Amino acid sequence: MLGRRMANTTKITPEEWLETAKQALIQDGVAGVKVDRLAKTLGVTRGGFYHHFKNQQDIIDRLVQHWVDTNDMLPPLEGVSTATEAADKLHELVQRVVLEEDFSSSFDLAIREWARIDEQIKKTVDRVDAGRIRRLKKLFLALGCDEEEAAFRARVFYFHQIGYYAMGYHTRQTRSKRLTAAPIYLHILCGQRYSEAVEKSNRKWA
Amino acid sequence: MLGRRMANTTKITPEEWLETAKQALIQDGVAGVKVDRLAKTLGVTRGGFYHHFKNQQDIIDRLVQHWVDTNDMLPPLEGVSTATEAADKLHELVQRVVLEEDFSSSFDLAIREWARIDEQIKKTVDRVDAGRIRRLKKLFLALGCDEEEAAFRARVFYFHQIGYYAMGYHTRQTRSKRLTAAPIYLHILCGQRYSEAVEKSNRKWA
DNA sequence: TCAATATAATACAATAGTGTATTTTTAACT
DNA sequence: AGTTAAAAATACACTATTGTATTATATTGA
Repeated sequence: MLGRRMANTTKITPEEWLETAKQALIQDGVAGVKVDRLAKTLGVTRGGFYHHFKNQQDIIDRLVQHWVDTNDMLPPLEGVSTATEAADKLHELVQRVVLEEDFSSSFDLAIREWARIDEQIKKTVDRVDAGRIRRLKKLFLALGCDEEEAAFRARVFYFHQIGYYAMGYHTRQTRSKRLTAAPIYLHILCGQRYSEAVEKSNRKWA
Repeated sequence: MLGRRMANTTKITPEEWLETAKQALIQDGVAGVKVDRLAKTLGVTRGGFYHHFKNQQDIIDRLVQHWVDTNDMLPPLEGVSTATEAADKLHELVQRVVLEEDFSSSFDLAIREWARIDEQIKKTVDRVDAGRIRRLKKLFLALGCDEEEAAFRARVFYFHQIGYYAMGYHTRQTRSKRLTAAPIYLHILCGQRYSEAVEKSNRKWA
């Protein structure tokens, strides 16, 4: 019984295999997602793996799908029409990306790296990115930007967030520091319309 | 003689090994930098490799150093003091990052991925990033920003550029399209001070 | 309790990759 | 041309990893 995994179940579910693969991907990159290493991590031999997954590619495919299904960087942005609502949504968004609730930037990053060398994964990531940028654009339209400005600001905002995570900057600062800095980033990235909406909102409550 | 590499020299220099490793890293990621694969690419056996490099780690270390020495994203930014000079430098910078002269974003990206899982490489990349951001900050100071704004804008500018490359956006658009879009990105990212400096500069020439 | 089923362990054959030691070839220099 | 030194080829022993097939062991449920 020595050297066995913590879990109380003696049989390993597909979800456990998948979660282990996810952690391996995050910690060791693509090279870490090896069937025998996952088994070692789980404290079993590879025997059971092939009951749940056809082969290595199978768990990889499911891991990418898992990312699509569970790791949305943005909160729901639907039903935003006024500039004030848009500004509020932006605050909510910043809360999410800073606190990383229901979202793992390291998972996002790891998948993104994989996408760079795997054409299939790249297509999936591109689709997800396009969707996120589309949703952000709507936010900037609600803020009062014209089509072109909204399109550009959505991209700049998103690229910046991706770069921020890619640099691992968020791991070097405390949450409170990041939350303090967030409004400054917002003013830089979201422009005049945003600053006006915030000021208006502040006057209302003052 | 069939199936041999193009090069006219029959012996392979350390530089050729290094260049092959670089291309392998860019195309296949970390997993591509394997001694036997490099040899296969060069059309030789691994025999000669160990004359030039102590082992696999050795070529990896030199590859990272090669990145530090040759792949600076930013042009020289020294000696900028006025807002107009700063604005000009920003244009030069954008030319460089868009046209990718003397700089390979895919190399940068590949090294950055490696840094995420290798603590040693991460330290090097962090040092380089800090230097680049410091130089950008000086540019924003010259533009007339105060300390805090300059620091934030430098980071936003840099994060955005990293994210832009990470998304592979530049591979989907023509150079001329990117050059047309560049001023818009600049106005968003560099703020009021930049727009003023550009306007002033335009009036001077009009 | 016993049978059925799911999962785990074990054993096997194969590939890819590492590093070292030895021999052969090639280029360069007198 | 003959010597020397560098690089390439070859051979070896070793580790990591994959996938399949077979056997063993738990869990579940009649």
